Amino acid sequence: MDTPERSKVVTPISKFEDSPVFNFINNLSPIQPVKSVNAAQTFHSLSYASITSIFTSPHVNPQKELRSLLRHSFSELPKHETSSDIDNGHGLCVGEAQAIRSSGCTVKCSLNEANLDPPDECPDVSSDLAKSEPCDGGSPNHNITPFYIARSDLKWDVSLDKRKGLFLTQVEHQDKHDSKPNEEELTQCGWENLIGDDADNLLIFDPSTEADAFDGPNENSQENDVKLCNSFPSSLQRDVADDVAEGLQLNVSFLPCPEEMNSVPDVDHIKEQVEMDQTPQIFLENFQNHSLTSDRNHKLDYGFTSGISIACKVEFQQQRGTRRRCLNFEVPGVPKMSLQSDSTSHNLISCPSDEEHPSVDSHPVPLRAGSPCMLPGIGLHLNTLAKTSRDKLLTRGAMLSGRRLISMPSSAGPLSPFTGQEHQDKSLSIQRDLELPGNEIQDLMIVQNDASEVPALTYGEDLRPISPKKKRRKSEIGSESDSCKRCNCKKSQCLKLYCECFAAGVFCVEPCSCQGCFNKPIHQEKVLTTRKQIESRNPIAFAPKVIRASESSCDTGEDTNKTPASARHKRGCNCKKSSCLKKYCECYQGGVGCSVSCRCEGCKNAFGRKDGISLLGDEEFDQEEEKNACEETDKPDEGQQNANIQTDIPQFPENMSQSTPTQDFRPPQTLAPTVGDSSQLESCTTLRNCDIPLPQCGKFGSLGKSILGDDTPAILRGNRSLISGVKASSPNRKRVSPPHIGTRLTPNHKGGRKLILKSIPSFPSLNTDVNSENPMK
DNA sequence: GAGTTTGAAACT
DNA sequence: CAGTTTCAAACTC
Repeated sequence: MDTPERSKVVTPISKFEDSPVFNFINNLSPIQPVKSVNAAQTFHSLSYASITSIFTSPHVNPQKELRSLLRHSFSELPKHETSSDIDNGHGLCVGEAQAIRSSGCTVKCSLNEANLDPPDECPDVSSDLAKSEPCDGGSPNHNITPFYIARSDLKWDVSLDKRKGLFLTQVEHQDKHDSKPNEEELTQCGWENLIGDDADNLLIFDPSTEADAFDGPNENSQENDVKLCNSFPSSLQRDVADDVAEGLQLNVSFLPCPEEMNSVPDVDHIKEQVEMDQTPQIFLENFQNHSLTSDRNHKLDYGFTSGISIACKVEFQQQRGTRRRCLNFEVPGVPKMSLQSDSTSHNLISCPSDEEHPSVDSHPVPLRAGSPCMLPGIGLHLNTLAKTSRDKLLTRGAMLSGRRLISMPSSAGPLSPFTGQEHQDKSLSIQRDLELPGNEIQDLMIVQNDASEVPALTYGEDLRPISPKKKRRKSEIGSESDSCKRCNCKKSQCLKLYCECFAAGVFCVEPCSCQGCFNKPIHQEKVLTTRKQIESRNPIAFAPKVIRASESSCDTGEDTNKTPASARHKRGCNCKKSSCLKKYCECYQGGVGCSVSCRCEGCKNAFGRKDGISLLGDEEFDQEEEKNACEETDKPDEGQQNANIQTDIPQFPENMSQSTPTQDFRPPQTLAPTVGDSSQLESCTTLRNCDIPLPQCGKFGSLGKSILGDDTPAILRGNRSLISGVKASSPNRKRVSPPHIGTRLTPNHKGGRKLILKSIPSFPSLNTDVNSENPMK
């Protein structure tokens, strides 16, 4: 971990030690105050700073990035050092210490060992944790990987537990000072206070995270989304603990539930949790924003509540990454593993006995079609999903699978139990398992952006040395079938828009045959810096190259707005010899027709020519589009294909599910008002259920607004400001801005036609502070 | 697989 | 801002 990050972590601790909260906690038991330990720092750096960076990662897949960071960062931590630090008991709790000591033991192992040998500093936490549901997935191999899983999950547990603990502390504190109010009532109220204020914020982080993470294979993901989205804030203890935690993952058993809440608070445990969890830094940062003035005792409770609330919010942000990471990792190893039938055995960590190297890939989290573990794809390579023909659709489906396939080795990582052919076979098997019918592809597309850029997974991984040519050949071969093509840069260091990966906002990954590549997570800073420079020149440089319009048109319920003509290249092509009939043409490659923005010569673009067709917004164009749309409804097959290909559905969930890194990274304050609206979420998920294109639902007028509103980067809003901004800032003004786009995009126009970028750049906007201190401007 | 073509991106 | 160069993907053989 970088020193800056570590120092960043340490500083708040010292502040925390000076805080009344800390003193209060410290006075509750003789336990040593929170100390920074290498391991603790490291982990916290991972759990906070790294996660933060993960959310700023170009990839929408913070999960795997996080895992990689966890894995590698811990790997970077010398074991002996870790052990000694822990053994010295510098504030690390037993579970953590034992977990580290055991180098990858499962939670059960860790907890049991901790229980057997609890350090003096943490007399209670071990036993307390050991009370948790049995984790019989212990790894006899004590592989390190499970520990990381365990640790990350443990953090989740601990975080919640700590939240509970802090609350209980509050309760006890009140008990001490007040005339012992009804404990149960107080507890309930406390929970309300704890959750209520930030319910929306909590809500924000859950839908795509917890819902996805906990989705069972046979469960309808949308249902889960709705369920969790709507219920989580108000019934965290019930729905999450019961519905979600029920056997899916052991760690969920740590979730606070009313019953537990009503139990006698274990102050030591509370404190231990506070110590154990590195969150106090975060907590304090927020906590310090609350005025803890003279009347400490009085303000303390409030401060606690507020602080906890905010801290929890932050933690949820972290946990979100963690949980989602877990979700993604199931894919490679255990596709469609039946949790229902084997839920009890699915513990926090799965250490299959038949595998020498248990890895996260064997983590038994359910896989479901359309889960965010699917691929990002969108925005990649000229939005190549914008296809119209049936074979294109099939290609798209294959592409999704293919990219998944790409992701698998990556997700497996160096500790993958599968290597070489075995892994490939498994991947292929998984791919086959993931073959989806059309509807599921649609659903899959919805979440693909949420699914994180697969290449992100390659952080720190040793890309197998495959000769560039071989790789390229491989990618060339695969490009037609699964679109797993990657870049082949030689001179650009993959830090220029020449590089498809970089341009697409993803890190280069194994299939790439690039040379001297800097487009890797380990060079993230450089990548972001470069990206920033490029964006400074052209703010939409990383925007999807294909911009499409969405509108509601026919009443058939079919998405009729899938015509290629409804989408346009953001700048237009400049072809001279290819006649826009080859993939040299970005319009053609993007599956969209040429527009007046194009300066092509002899255009014969099969998807539409600029001759007589102006860019979207033009009256005639709209009419023609509607006509085409209606005609398409008469051709169900093609219409459906188009729906699958160019539907707006992916656009909405992409935005709604906060799945883009940018949104992930958005401050909760910003995020809350829009995404936190359960009704919107419900609408979203409902539509996902019914496979009805979002734009056709009237109620999505407002949804669309919200989607394209506060939470949507200006670049995605497709409104006048975007266009004007593009015009003003483009280094190549004559090419960037479609002249008509912004002029007619009124909210009332034909049910809210909107410009929607075909995809969302995977890289976070570089307006976003990499260090997450000022996420969005 | 090597070489060519092409057009976007970058540079001047 | 236009012209030129660089670059890597697409394409051809």
